[in-house]
Amino acid sequence: MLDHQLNTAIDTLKKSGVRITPQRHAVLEYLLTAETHPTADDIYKALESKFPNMSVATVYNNLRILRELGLVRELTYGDSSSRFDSNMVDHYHIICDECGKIVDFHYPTLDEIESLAEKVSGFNINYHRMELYGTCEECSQAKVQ
Amino acid sequence: MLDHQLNTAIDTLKKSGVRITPQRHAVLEYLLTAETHPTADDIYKALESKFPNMSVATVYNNLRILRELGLVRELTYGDSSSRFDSNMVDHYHIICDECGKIVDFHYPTLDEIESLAEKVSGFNINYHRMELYGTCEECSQAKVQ
DNA sequence: ACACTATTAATAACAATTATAATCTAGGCC
DNA sequence: GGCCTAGATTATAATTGTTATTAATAGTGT
Repeated sequence: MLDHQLNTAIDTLKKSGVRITPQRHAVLEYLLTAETHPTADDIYKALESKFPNMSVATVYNNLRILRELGLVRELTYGDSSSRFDSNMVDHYHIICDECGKIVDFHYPTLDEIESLAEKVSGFNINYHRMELYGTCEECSQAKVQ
Repeated sequence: MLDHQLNTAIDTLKKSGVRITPQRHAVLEYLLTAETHPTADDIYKALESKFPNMSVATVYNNLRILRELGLVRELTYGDSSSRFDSNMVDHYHIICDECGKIVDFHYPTLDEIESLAEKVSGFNINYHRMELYGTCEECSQAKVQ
């Protein structure tokens, strides 16, 4: 499953004439394997041991390229730094206000809201995003103590 | 209407033991009057003529205090800088990808999504936000030319 | 092997925001 | 009304996430 995703992604890169460098491969693989939604710095730190000389700019460059090819999604929330998500199926996010954890939330896409918004605003709506905020189980338990 | 909002807000400040300084008053008034959703820098620039010596830190401090007291809302999107919204009634936002304009979008709150999210995630959901992205009428027309 | 181009690493630049420290002032109290 | 003090402001430095620059490096096609 992961191998399949990785191979598909690599095919996309090849077709676009983007070279598969070791660093790029590692960033891509890390994102596909990650259960979490890492920041650029998370990725940088995680690959540090494998690529001691890698620059943080390389991580950003590769994330930008992967984003431009539609292989990853950039999530921009309040907490300063962007997070990256290799799950390209439409879904929403649930975010813990305490620890910052982000969990995917699959729910039928709210297309009717988009059409209503078009009517009332005159905009041409392309997409929407939604985040639900609260406290995760772990943090709720920690607070009780 | 605006006066009423302003007075209510000032009461809240007084009750919380927060001093009503001229700068703070001006920031608050600007936000309540604003049709737009200004950034900290917008506010800073707008009040520059009235308070030539005002520091940008003052704007940030006051925005933080107003936010902590629940008088304004901070909107954090991808585009680097936060925007501030004095409309505290629940509503969503429609954002133009071309020019960055933000328009309020009133729609019945999606409470059922919150309860579903609680069930599937185990989170305790407090609130949610949604933004719809697209192209506004002005920018659509500009593109045709 | 050669030339060409993409990529990298290192570093500097940048912009938004926050921290620090010295000075000032709003608002309660006499 | 004038004094006092905690809170506010100013100016500046520091921090953080990200992007730009540039020279060195490494694939790719011929």
